[in-house]
Amino acid sequence: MGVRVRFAPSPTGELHVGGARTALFNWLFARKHQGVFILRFEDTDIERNRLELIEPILESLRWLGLLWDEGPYFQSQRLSLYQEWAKRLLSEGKAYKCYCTPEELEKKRQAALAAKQKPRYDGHCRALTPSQEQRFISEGRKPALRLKIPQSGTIVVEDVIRGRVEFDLAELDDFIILRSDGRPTYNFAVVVDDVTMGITHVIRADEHLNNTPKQILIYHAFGEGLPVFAHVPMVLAKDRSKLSKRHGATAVFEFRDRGILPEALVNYLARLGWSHGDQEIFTVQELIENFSLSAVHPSAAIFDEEKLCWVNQHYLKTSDPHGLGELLRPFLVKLNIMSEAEAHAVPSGRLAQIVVLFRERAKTLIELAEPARYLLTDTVSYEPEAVQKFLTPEKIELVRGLAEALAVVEPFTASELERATRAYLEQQGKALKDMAQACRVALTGRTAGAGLFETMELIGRERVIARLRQASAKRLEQFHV
RNA sequence: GUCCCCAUCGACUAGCGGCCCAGGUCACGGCCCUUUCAAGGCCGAAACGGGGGUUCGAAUCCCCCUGGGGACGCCA
Repeated sequence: MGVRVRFAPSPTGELHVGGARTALFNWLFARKHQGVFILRFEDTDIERNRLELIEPILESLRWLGLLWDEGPYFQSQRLSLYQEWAKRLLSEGKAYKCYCTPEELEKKRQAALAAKQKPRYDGHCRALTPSQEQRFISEGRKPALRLKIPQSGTIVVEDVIRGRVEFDLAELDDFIILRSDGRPTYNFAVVVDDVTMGITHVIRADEHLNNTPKQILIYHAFGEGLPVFAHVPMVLAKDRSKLSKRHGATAVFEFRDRGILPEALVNYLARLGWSHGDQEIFTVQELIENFSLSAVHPSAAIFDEEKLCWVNQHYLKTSDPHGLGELLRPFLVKLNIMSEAEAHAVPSGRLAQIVVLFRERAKTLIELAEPARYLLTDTVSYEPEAVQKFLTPEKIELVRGLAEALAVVEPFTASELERATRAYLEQQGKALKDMAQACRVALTGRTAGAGLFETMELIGRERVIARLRQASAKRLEQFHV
């Protein structure tokens, strides 16, 4: 039988990087084995589910390129299926009705916790007499369904990543599979789905390892064979705790909005907890070819944004400039550099030039788009310290002289500009380094940037001449000297 | 409290008994290149948590401790 795997998020929040990595591992495994990648929403918790989160999760997966072959399925639409399967267990005597109320159970749990005991259902309703049951019914109690589990023995989980893990049945109890309102509980719905969907490999986060013996018990009750289990380690924040909002960016969308490329996030996430020798950079194709569950490192990994940025810059430096240029447009708007119409109107060749010029200095698309402000518009913000330090009266004279020298350069290209500038400087008895920074500050307002002449070419003759001529005015403006 | 998982530089990891006085990558420091900032090149600092075993030999196998994480719901 072919490989069938699933990614099963619950729509209670945005897709975060931990979930994305679980999805990625499933997807890679499916692609590698020509299998089927199924998407399923585990949305049986009516209180916490939010329908409006479904589309963003789908969009996050699409953005990452993790397209599903089947689904999305919704557990909320399969309720009758779970009920049927639960009734089957009831009629076979493998499950029983429990009339205990949530309040009664909560009381017992608190008592157990207070006594430093493991909370465990006491089997109160396991063998109710007809009259006892009749009394509960007449009290108006609605029963939940519990699985009747063996009283002793061990359950063995064979995990591809962790090896053999044993659980003592004394640690488990007769857990609820169907709530009193007819909705299935997590563990039950998962197994019914995994069985009916023909899932062959369950690849999910580590935190579910403890659920696995319960689920195995359900497989046993159904008389179904087990899938292969693989529990992937968690992704932790810098402080080694579970990744959460207070740790800054955790959602896939946040990284997209920060200008991280999907291929970079995929590459980084794949290398988090998995490796293939010393290789750091992988194309998706290489990932598919080399991925294997047994090579997944068993320990939790810390999410390191700096390394993500390094990977991102790698893709910035190696991807097609025209393609990257197009990705810049929305950022031009978001960064208030220009209006949407203006951003749309920028020739794609100009954007590609910016990419080529700045990709080695930018970690993200935001950093790549930022220089467009002084490159493509008249908005130049002058850093006071830069003006103070480099636009001295002497330098301003040099720069203004350069303006006149460059006014006639034809064509207005980096190489011609450099030739003309060097000629001008030679005539003035100066070296390039005597004026370069003053010139850069006059043109861009800052001290750091791309090559001076390439920058001039991109800014264009008119603006270059104007900014060089205005150099002294800038100093006056800021320091009132 | 009980159960489960994990443990190599600050981080991601290589290592699956001798090739390791531990290799690569990010970050960090220095030098070179240079009109700035980067990028790039070269160099450097930096780890097998502790204790017992097993073995001729242990980062690698076993046990204990410690530390970190997770689970124990009519949440998922």
